[in-house]
Amino acid sequence: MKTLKHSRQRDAIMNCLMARHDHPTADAVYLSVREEFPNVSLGTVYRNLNLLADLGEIRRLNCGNGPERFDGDTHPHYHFICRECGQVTDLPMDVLDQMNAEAQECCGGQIDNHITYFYGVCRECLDKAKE
Amino acid sequence: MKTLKHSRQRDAIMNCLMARHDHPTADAVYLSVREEFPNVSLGTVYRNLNLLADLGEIRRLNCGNGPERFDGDTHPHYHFICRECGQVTDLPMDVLDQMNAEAQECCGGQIDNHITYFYGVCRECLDKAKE
DNA sequence: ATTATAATTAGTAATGGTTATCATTATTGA
DNA sequence: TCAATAATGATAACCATTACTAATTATAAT
Repeated sequence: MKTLKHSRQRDAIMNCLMARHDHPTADAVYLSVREEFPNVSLGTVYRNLNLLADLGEIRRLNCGNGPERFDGDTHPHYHFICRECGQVTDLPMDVLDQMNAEAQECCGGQIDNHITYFYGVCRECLDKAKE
Repeated sequence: MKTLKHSRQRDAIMNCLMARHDHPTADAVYLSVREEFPNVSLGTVYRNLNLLADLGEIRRLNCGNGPERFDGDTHPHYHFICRECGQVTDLPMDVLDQMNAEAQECCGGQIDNHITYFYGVCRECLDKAKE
């Protein structure tokens, strides 16, 4: 079996995700980490993002369009995507766990969790449209 | 402006999606349509799937992993994805529209809809695991 | 029916995000 | 300090999707 070894690059990637709350793409993380490690490679970023996600230390987001995003906050929560500017924000509302039971009633299988994305137009884009 | 012209290939693609309920990928649609049009090209399938989705006649699904899937049923409904076999099935439960209002309360913007995917293990895979 | 037009197609090349490969470097435990 | 091996940087490969183009097809006007 494979033992995990410490890596400064992985730390930097993790730190980046803990510090940012804009749910960056792999490429955005790459640009961030490059400020500290100018020679870091995109492959290293992808490899570690996948590793961390598989370990459950970060979360993958598939918001619909565009590349995969990552979230350093593993606490279950919902997201809102603005269809104008594309920004992804956290929604400070409770996750409706009872939906899993309800869904399980009608599917026959076993349901463990659900992912919900809300779509619309964010405050800033609404204001911009008014002008 | 561009007027839509009739196309037999597009009809076949639409018919394929109305007939199947397994939420096929573009490639799966391509294989289906090729039985009637052996020379149809994958590009044609993609082009028409996107056109139909933009017109609102079909729906795109991004279930998390793997390529995009398509759904001929545009009526709002939830989906269940089995993490073992990957199959995507419809859930015959009501869509909780009130969640949009609730989410809107805490985000400041305007929320029009939400997409929810349920994850777990389907009946068949549960039974298979017992053996 | 013939023709002009513009949309659609098949075939293929290109793109973009992601993963795999591999020689070299860094970490860790003895 | 040294051996074992995980991780890296650089690069090539991969795969889903999109773009391009000459040829074809559908439509509307003649």
